[in-house]
Amino acid sequence: MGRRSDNADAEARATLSDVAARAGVSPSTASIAFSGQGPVSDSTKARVRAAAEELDYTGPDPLARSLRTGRSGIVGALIPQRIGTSFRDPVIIQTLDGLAEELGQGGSGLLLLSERTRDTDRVSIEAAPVDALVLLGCGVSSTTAISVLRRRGVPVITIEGDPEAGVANIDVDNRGGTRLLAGKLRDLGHRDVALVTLPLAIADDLAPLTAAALDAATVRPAVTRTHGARDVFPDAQGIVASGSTIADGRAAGRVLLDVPPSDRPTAIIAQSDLLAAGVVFAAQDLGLSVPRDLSVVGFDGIRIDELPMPLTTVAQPAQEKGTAAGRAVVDLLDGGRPESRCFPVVFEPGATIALPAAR
Amino acid sequence: MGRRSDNADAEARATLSDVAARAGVSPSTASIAFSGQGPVSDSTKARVRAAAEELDYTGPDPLARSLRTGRSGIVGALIPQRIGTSFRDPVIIQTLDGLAEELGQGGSGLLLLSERTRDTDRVSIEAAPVDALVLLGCGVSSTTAISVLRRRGVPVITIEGDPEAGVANIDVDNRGGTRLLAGKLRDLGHRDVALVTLPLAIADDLAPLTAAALDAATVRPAVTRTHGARDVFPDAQGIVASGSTIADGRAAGRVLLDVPPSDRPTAIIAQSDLLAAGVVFAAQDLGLSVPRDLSVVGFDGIRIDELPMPLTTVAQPAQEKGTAAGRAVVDLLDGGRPESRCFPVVFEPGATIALPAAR
DNA sequence: AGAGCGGATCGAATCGATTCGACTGGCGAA
DNA sequence: TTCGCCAGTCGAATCGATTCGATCCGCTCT
Repeated sequence: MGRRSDNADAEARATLSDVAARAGVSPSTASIAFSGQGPVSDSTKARVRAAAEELDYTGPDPLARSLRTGRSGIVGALIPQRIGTSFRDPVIIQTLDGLAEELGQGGSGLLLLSERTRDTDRVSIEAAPVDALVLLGCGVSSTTAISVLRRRGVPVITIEGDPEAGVANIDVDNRGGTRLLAGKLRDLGHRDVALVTLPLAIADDLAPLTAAALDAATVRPAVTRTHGARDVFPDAQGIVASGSTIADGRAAGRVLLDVPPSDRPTAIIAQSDLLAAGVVFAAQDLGLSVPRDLSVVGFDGIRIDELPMPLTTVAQPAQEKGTAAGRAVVDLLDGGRPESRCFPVVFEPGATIALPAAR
Repeated sequence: MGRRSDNADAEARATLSDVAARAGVSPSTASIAFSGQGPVSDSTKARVRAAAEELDYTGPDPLARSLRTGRSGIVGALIPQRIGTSFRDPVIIQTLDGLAEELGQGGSGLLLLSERTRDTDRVSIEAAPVDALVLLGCGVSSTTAISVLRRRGVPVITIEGDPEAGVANIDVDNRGGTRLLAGKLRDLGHRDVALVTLPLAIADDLAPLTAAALDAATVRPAVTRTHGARDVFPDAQGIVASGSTIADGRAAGRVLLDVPPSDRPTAIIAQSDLLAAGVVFAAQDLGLSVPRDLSVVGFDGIRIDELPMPLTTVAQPAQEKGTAAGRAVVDLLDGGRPESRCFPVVFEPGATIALPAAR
């Protein structure tokens, strides 16, 4: 109330009933004329359209329609960190791109939800009128807000989440991919291999990789990729990066490399290409040549233009993950029971690995 | 219909009325007990809560609430390109970050809308239950979908959009900033200056900068920054980049620099830091040293780690732009009339400009 | 003691559409 | 000729809350 007197631009917005009255038909007929969900004669349709035109009626109110149909046409995407942080990761972006594209085809929009706004977060997540929820890299149990939505019957899909009964999960072969890369290093003769892992929890600091931290980890891919590396190098130690950016990798790389040469690993397995690029820069900072003095592998398969040589890595189909998640959502909303999927990764030879330098 | 029989997990979701009945109060009282919008005795509140607990009622249905209150708690953000493309630009990301953060404070979520999905786009934009719309770098008149929303009374805010009556615009001093940088170059003695501009239209190709293209431009900042440069170098020619990435800048830089030395500009004004970084790389590719052989300036003030030296540029408060837009939206929804704002830019000396090399 | 006030509660209208079942003609098949 | 069917239309119920005005009751103030 009161808003109406504020601006005199429109007495009151016309409703479908108004249009129907003006066209001399019942609201039900007018509705059908607009939506096409039923038979209407051409003449009636024309009259309704004309009436709508005259009353400046711009189509059914999305809110009212949603209430009746029980669908809002909105899918929530829950990202683990603040937008500014999460969006620095090309993999997340590509995934979201694929997701949005696929949902757009199905007529749904993407509502961005972040676990970490300041504190009002859960209010908005719970109150969000979403038809479904896609979790990017967060476990289903992350937040109470998620359980509220689930109890309310909102279907949930996870991308690289914890496998959980009744929740379809879109995954990539994190373990196998890392194992493959580690195998290449072993085959070349590397024995002294260190890891630079993704953050293990939402807000992690640069720290040594400990068993305790690994146990307490909530970020799935970080754990699985570590397992993959240890399938080949069971004793590999490492550093947990504070994020997945080049700068984070550079910092972690410096910690691993700025040591007496005898303590220095001959190869580093970084859990993302950005981290790997950072490690390469860190090596350069210390006067080391890659791959002569240090082999480096990454994960993801994003192109990093500013690197002097292509990275040895495995490529994951990030956008396809999003597309698959989108299809799963659409399927779910159609009453289907989409299945979990695991995408394979593809080895990219690059030029950042070589025989270990003779000691 | 039919969905109910599909899965037997819940007979039918409990409604507020069910809860009220169980608690022995009227629905109106139960509503107040949940929302706090009115006086309720503590004992009643407790009974309602208990009843809700027993019935596994998870709070009022967002859709129904929205219909009644006329607010969905969702703000749409229209980005000019596909997510994957737009999100490669750190400025857009930071802006969205600020926007989302600010809206989150006000309890609203951010619905991502892209002008360029394949073709179903306008359907979803028009049918989106948004309380307001924020246009990032698109003019108000871009799409008919926008006009539909406006006629429906959805308030609109633009960020670096075309100034238009009744639409608050959040802008930065694109012209002044570029003029300032151009002035520095002139003061150093540069006379032979070329431009690398942002794309002038949604999907632009690498091309020479012509007057015709400039007239037909739809992307505001590209035009204004060009004007700023020409305030100082009226005859400056240039290249229109095909995007705002390092790779785009590199390609444009190569075109400008891979010419006989006498034709080569002594300085390049790039319209974004990413483009500028690309130009620096292009110079390196050609064996030119920056800033000895070529001065380069950018725009934006994002940090580019992989560059060997800091960029001479002007910093714009990208996140603050988003915050300001968010506040404007909140203000608008509160019945206010937010005003347009123009943020100043801050000169960052960097190390990519120097005296022109003697010829 | 009566008037007045304010806290607590309730009933009913409302938000703006969709949809189901019922009704009406007109037309083809038996 | 009669029955059945279908296209076209309408009325009324419904989605699930919020909110306004009215009612009731127990206080305080004079």
